[in-house]
Amino acid sequence: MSTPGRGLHGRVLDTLGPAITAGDYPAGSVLRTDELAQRFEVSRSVMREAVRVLESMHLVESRRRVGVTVLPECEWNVYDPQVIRWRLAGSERPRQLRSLTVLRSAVEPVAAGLAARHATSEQCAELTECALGMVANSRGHRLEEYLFHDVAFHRVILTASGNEMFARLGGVVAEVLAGRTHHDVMFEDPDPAAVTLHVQVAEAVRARDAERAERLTREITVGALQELDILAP
Amino acid sequence: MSTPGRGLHGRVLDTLGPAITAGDYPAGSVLRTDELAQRFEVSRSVMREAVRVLESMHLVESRRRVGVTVLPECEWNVYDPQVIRWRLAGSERPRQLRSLTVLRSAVEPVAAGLAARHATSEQCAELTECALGMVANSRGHRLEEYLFHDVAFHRVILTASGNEMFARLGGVVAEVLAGRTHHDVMFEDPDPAAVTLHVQVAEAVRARDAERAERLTREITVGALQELDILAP
DNA sequence: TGGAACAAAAAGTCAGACTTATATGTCACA
DNA sequence: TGTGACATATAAGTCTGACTTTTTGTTCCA
Repeated sequence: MSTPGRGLHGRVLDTLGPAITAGDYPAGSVLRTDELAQRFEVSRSVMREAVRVLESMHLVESRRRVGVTVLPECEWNVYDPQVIRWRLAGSERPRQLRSLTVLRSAVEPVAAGLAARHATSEQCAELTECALGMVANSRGHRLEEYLFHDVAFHRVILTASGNEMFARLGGVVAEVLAGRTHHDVMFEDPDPAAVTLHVQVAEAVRARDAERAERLTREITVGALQELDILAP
Repeated sequence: MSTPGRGLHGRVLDTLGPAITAGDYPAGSVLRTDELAQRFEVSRSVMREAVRVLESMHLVESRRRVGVTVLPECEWNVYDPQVIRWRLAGSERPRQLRSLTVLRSAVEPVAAGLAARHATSEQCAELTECALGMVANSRGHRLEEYLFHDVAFHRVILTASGNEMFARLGGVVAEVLAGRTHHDVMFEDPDPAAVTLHVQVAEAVRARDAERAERLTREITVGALQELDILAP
């Protein structure tokens, strides 16, 4: 996953980033560059670079004569893949997973509808291939193989939508699906109904039936919401 | 908007960021830190901080012995508010506006549905207030006043959804709406039908009718798509 | 009480020397 | 002629120390 050691400042971020997003330093906490540099045993220049990165993520704000202030959660760039990863690694993981799943439920159906209009024939082929891979691994506790094809399927949908904002959420969806398989629910084989839905979505996209692709994908995401007990009463 | 001069490295970013996102340096272009430092007349340390920020946005990649390489567009953190602002300011503005409007069309209806379930009574009040403000300024070329209430309306919806990922898109929606008012379409008074829809959404949220709030908001976003000629044939 | 001058604190900036990784070219050897 | 080991140059990476600038809080005088 990404590059875990791109220089000294990266190492600092690997511990400071998760610490901040985990809430170890409540909003308003003030850190001092020199003190941090000592604590991490790096030079001030390296520490300053790390602070700049945190600042660009709106996790902290650096002001003269004051120090490096931790910003409230509502200011954070929660779409930054790095921030998402840090939060998924911390104690806020369940909450993060929920909010991302809700985002999925909004985006993916629309993306599927667009994919039905814009997908190339190669993408249609990839899609059916992924769906078949899911079917093939849906029994016998082959969770890893199933996950692989599931992630690929949703990535293709998002990419084929032709919208860059959607396409960029591929990584997010991958994290959510992986999280579901590895930590939370899904102790046994995946729901056969969900597998069937994926196959049908692939068919709908191939048939250029946007309305149907959207509706079927909405059923998939509703299932994902229900797994996390996020549902309308 | 934001802070346009938070240190020397910020000044550098103000010109280098837009230049890169505008495509002035095609993907694969190699820049050298020292050369950039000379060009911008800053010290290497300042230049390095700027590069670190660009790197955290995945606009560039810095490698030893090679230099600072510009990454392809598909790698960029297109959800970073700063990147969005830079792209909206450049020649790619129309395309960016389109992709953001499509994103809106996916997110806002779902957000409205959630808002109908989770909005506090204060938020309901704010919502109707905004809707009334829109009505009051929908005639007589009071575009700025109308925009102000329009932006506020959508911000409340996104916040009231209770989902932080949705809430964080408030700024994006503000940019899109402002862009529409100031540059592209909307030379005359806003569409009366759209105004009515906003009032009805406010009513639906207040009445806790999630399904209706979602459907009405979908109508609003469909209108936004049509304005940009993004529509299903 | 209010305001202006002052002092201290912390980030910001710069310059220079040194280290490290690595792409690339060179040369010997098969 | 091709291949692998080795040398070299290059550009980023790191560290240090001195200096500047901004901002805050205090103090002192009107």
